[in-house]
Amino acid sequence: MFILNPQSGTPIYRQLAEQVRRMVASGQLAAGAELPSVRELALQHAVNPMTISKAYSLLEAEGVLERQRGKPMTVAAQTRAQAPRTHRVEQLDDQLDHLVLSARQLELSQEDLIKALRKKWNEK
Amino acid sequence: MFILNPQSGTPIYRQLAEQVRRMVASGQLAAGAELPSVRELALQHAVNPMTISKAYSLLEAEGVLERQRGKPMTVAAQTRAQAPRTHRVEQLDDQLDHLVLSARQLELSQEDLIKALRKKWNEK
DNA sequence: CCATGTGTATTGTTGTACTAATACACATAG
DNA sequence: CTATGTGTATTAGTACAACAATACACATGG
Repeated sequence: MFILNPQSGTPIYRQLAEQVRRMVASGQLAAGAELPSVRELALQHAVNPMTISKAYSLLEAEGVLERQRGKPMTVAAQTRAQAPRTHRVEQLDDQLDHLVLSARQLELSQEDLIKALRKKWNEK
Repeated sequence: MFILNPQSGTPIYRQLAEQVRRMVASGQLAAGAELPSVRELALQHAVNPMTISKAYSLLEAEGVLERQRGKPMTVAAQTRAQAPRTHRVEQLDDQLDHLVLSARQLELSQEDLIKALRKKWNEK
């Protein structure tokens, strides 16, 4: 359900939080939906349960998830079915900033970059 | 000369190494060119000198830079003027992977993504 | 020679990410 | 009630990133 890479340098709990945030914004996780249990995810990804819990706590503080003692975490009730395109695109802002800076430092043209992006998109 | 962001989550020494690597690949730093001194960069970016030194050591291990005791670090002698486009594009591979995954999880179309990228490119 | 400029090694401290093992509070199906 | 399922708190330990302060080895211009 999620893709976690311990080697990527970015903390696991933040990778998970990011992905949940996006799936909620896209409506793939609708209001009231239950998330996989801490222990289940921890097993699947060979990770410590507390690491998953940390991600959930972060999202609860952000208002994305809701917690009820003894029950699974759920997507917050007042969540829209799907956030508007502009709001979703905003979540890519940092990545796009970094990508454009990198491409410029490599002296690639806008079209070089877009061509590479199209290729990557169609690969999978 | 370089852009370092201590808040970004990625280690400072790796941010610096990344950027030097790119500027060498693009030819902005040619073979034999001298890099700013450890202490100078450390002052400019309010960072510990050893953090800069760590980045330089990493690049020396990769063969990008050469070290001579008592003299500034220099770009390795056998460096091409500018690496071929394909080689430069490869350095964006991880970023593109992550970006495509993110956009998909947000249920954005390829064209939504490219439009956002074009906009970001032209902003600066 | 010496002052000043390189990069580097060393030791110690702080903060964060992650693991490990355990125990707790609560919900729910049997 | 009990077993099993939630998420969570606690304590301890490891690893890494970064800082701070100091000292060293070498190059070079005066």
